[in-house]
Amino acid sequence: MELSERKLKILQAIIYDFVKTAEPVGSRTLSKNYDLGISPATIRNEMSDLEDMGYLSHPHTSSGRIPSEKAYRLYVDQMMDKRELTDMQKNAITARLHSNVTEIENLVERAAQILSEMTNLTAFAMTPRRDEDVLSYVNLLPVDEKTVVLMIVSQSGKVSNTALRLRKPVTQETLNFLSKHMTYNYKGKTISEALTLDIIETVKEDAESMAMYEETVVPSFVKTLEDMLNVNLYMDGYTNIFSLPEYNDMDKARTFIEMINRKEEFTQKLIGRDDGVIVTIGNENQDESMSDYSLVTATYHVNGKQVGKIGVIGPTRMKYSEVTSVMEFLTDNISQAFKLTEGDDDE
Amino acid sequence: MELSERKLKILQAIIYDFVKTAEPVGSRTLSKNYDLGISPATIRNEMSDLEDMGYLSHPHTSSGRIPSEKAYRLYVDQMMDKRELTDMQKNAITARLHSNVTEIENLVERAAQILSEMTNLTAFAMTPRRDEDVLSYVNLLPVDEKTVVLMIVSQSGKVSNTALRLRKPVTQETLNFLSKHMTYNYKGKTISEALTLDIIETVKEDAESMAMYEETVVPSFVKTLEDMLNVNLYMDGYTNIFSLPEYNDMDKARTFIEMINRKEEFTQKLIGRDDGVIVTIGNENQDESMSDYSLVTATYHVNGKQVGKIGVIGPTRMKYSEVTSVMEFLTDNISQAFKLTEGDDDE
DNA sequence: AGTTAGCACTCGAGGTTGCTGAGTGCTAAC
DNA sequence: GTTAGCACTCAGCAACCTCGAGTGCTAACT
Repeated sequence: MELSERKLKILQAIIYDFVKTAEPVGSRTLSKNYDLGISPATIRNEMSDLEDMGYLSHPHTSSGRIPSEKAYRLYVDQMMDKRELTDMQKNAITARLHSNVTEIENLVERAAQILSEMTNLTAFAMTPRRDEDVLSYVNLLPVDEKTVVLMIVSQSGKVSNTALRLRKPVTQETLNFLSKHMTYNYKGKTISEALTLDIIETVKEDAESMAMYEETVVPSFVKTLEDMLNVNLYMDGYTNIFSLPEYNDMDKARTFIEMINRKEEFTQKLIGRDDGVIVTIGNENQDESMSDYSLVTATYHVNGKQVGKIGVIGPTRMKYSEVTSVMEFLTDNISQAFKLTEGDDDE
Repeated sequence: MELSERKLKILQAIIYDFVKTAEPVGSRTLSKNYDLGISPATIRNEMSDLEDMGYLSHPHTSSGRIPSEKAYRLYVDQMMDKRELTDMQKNAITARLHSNVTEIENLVERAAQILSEMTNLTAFAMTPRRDEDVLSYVNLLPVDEKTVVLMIVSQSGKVSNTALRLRKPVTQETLNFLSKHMTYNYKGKTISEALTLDIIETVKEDAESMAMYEETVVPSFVKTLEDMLNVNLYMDGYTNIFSLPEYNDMDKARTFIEMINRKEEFTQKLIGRDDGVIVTIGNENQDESMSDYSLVTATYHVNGKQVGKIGVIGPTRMKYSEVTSVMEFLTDNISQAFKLTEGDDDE
């Protein structure tokens, strides 16, 4: 069977109505509230077809229809009109995003806030990943006789460090020697590259006979590098989901809160997603635990390389059109901001 | 009226039963399940007295009694028996607290986990405050021509830093000069002291004629110091409250989740509390939004000076005796661990 | 042939009713 | 002072009813 123009129109109306009301949509209401020009009976026939084709389903015999995931997919891919935000909305977003924001972290946090408020969903924003950030500097600094600080600085200005306690006192010369050699070995490498190198071997060489430092310096070096890769995940609107009728049940709400609070896990899920604005609906999500939700993510860029993500999570019944528009505008805006932030020494 | 021995016994039984069941307790059940040696009628008379005295209340005419906040307070102050944990419990806690834990942050996070699991409540743990930590070191390090890193190291090994972008290139000599002077001025001072000093004046002097660095170095210095004071708040068992009958209502659950997610606010509340094991019940909490909950906090110590807090939040109907016992043991254990961690270079 | 009106049927939501069980307070007897 | 007895209260639950919004099917209409 083909999807006639009329079937598409009906489907669109059903999706629109269901997204708005969360109630199964019947033929009567449809013909009353939408200007389709056909009678309820005809609509019923068409709906029956649409159900056979997998676009609609029936909670129980005598209730209206609800859109299936397949219907949402069709909607997102083909039917959805990308609505431009109004200038007022745009200005409001830009203003809020930048007011009183001095640091990257703040900006990202703010993005999550704005996103959650504008969509009434649970929103999140990830700080950029630094895989591709380039090391510029490794340094060992004395604190006291037996304490040194290992410090790694990247080109983008990220600094990460670890304090080490040593068994024996160490001289300034030794530290200088180690610092220079480590810098020589790692400068210009990306963090990811540095981690794949055989660090133990390299450091061993650097340290030459100073085997006693291996056990302290090497693990700390790895740990410090890994620390530079850590991303922060900001979330906002945790409880927005509580106002939605589909989560009016304690168990569901609980499961949701528990899921989004396993932040490392959640971050991994996000990192695995493709770039650009990506919508995954219900069972399209790899993860079983997410099969009741839709996830929309988008990427922003820092210097064209480091990539961060923002997104929302909510019921499959969500205003995809609005959500994707807001997110697109927001990521453009953040990327823009990061160009300024990171490049303000170029002027 | 006086609280006779018998009234106390009855009150205790009511508290015990209500904490267990969350149901108002009637005279019949009381005489059936507790070995009080008196008839329901007598119990009724006594309960009536206890109600007059403010220890009990009546949801409606024909229901049983529930303990008032005053009753819980009496219980916590005078009636509660401090129960020692069993050796098995103790060992389990100690093992979990230390297994695979390499860092302070991890240990604190773990403490929140254990606490929430053992009490079935929402638990939190704060990393220690570093007000009293002593500065040992201020350093400015070149990254590239116009970028330097400001680094502050404390005696306890905490390192905090900020990357600065400068308008003009700076020489190594200038940086050395500034580093030395700042270290000279701040070494040995606690972070709080350092913040109360007139930093601008001091740095000005250090920098002498180099006024151009003032605008960059000074704010960053303050920011970096403040950064060292930041505490982290770990939470666990967010949703434990969902299983309790008193929060079987969406609105209440939502309010709760929202409250504990305002982390900065919540951290401030915690910091304001006295040392030791502190119980505040319902309206005893300053904060209006907490008047439905009881908050139990306890302090652990690092080197006898830096202080961190752990705690739980839950309904006023909670097993105070169990909770305080677990928390006492846990804080002792953490303090112990921090002695080892911070002092492991002394051996 | 496609569209529509009509009809019998289904089902969830919401309101009413009545019963039960656990409670209370009071009074009078022990 | 303690207790048994009694009349009364009230939340919770199940049974029942009605109502409204649906559906699918058939037969008539254009």
